[in-house]
Amino acid sequence: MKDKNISVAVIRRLPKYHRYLKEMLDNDIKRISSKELSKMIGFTASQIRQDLNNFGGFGQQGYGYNVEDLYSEIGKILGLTRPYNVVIVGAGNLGQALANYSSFDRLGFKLQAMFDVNPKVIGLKINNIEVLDMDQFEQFVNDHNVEIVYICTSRDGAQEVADKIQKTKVRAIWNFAPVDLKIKSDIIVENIHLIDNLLTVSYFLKENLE
Amino acid sequence: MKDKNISVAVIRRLPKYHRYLKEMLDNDIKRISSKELSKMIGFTASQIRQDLNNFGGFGQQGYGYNVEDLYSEIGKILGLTRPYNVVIVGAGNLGQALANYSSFDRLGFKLQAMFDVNPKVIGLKINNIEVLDMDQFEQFVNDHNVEIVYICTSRDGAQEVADKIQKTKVRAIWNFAPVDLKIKSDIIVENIHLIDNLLTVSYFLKENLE
DNA sequence: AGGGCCTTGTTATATATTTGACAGTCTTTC
DNA sequence: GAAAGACTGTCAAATATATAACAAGGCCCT
Repeated sequence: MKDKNISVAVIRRLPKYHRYLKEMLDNDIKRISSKELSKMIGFTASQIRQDLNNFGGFGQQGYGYNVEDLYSEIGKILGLTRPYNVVIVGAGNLGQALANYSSFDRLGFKLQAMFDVNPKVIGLKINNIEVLDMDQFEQFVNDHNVEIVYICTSRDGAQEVADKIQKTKVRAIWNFAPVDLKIKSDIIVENIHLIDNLLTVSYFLKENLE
Repeated sequence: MKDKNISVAVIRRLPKYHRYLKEMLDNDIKRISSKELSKMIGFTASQIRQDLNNFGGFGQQGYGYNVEDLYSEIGKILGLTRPYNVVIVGAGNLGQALANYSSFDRLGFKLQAMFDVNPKVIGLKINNIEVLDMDQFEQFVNDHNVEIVYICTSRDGAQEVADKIQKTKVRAIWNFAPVDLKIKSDIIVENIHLIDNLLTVSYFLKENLE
């Protein structure tokens, strides 16, 4: 808890900085000013400086920011200094899609297993990761120090999974089911509510046509 | 453009209201007060009343809101009064997952086709929807009045798709590729940046452990 | 090595968003 | 049908977030 009061709005911009800095790094760009970055990323230069300054003075007057250093610093802030063991619950299309994303692995999110209740998929190997029976879930995640669970089940199965998770040492849930999980403990929950997002598209579409 | 200045923050809460109201409707709950809704949905009662009041006085003093009416009104606001034709570009796991979500269809997002460049998947049928060659894309979306495209390609393919889209009558993009598309026209772009979201999880995880 | 130019860090200002308060009105009950 | 209670709609206040402004310090060129 070293950081004082960083607002969530700032936090949600950090991954975007991280992404753009990675791209610059790949393109051999060594330095960047808040003004230049502003043009690329679409935030104001002022906001960029203020965002970054929440975490320390990473820049240098008259020069700007060193891309490599800044990338590394933001990585540290985002917790990318060590790997995290993860599992996926729900081995349907979405679960399989996530299992195949190599970028998650590259960032340190290490998939240890997948789980399902459907006998038809239990035993399958997706991208070299085995689909296990949900019965083994609690034992497995505790034994393998799993810290994050991606919930890719149907709406109805999700709360049940959340209940199981609360009996384990798991610390965070990445939830793709269209439901707000009821969690008592201080487990971190991050939702991807696809439908909610799609409905904002139709809202803007409607507005645009009027 | 009848609505004055509704903030995006409000818009992004509407789908959540919609979701909760649907649930109440399914459970035969006829009326709801902002106070009760507040308890369920987690916004303050004051915020709920103010949000809803942006669009008109849907409630009644001393009574609250009629669930069915409010559900319907929010549906209208969100543009759910008519179907939208959509296509998916990228028939990998993620594209297939989206093709299989019946809830999108139920809300009126009608999948007309999928597209890919990979000969191995072209010709397949996913949930009764054919995967077409990307060569046919522009012709198809114009002929079938497609308004929304879900981009489920890799990072590198996405901009190319966006460029093609800009030559058509398509009005909105739902982008799952980890890149910010460069769009000149006034096409609506809504991003699902999974990696960005996952990185906030690791941030909060790190914070929680310190 | 010195001066002009850049660019940051930071403070001040403006804007946006959320919360609180309450008058007015409809419901419900007796 | 009258009085008590329950809510909304709305205005005001508080908080949060974003933008602008600028002094101070390092860079870069001559």
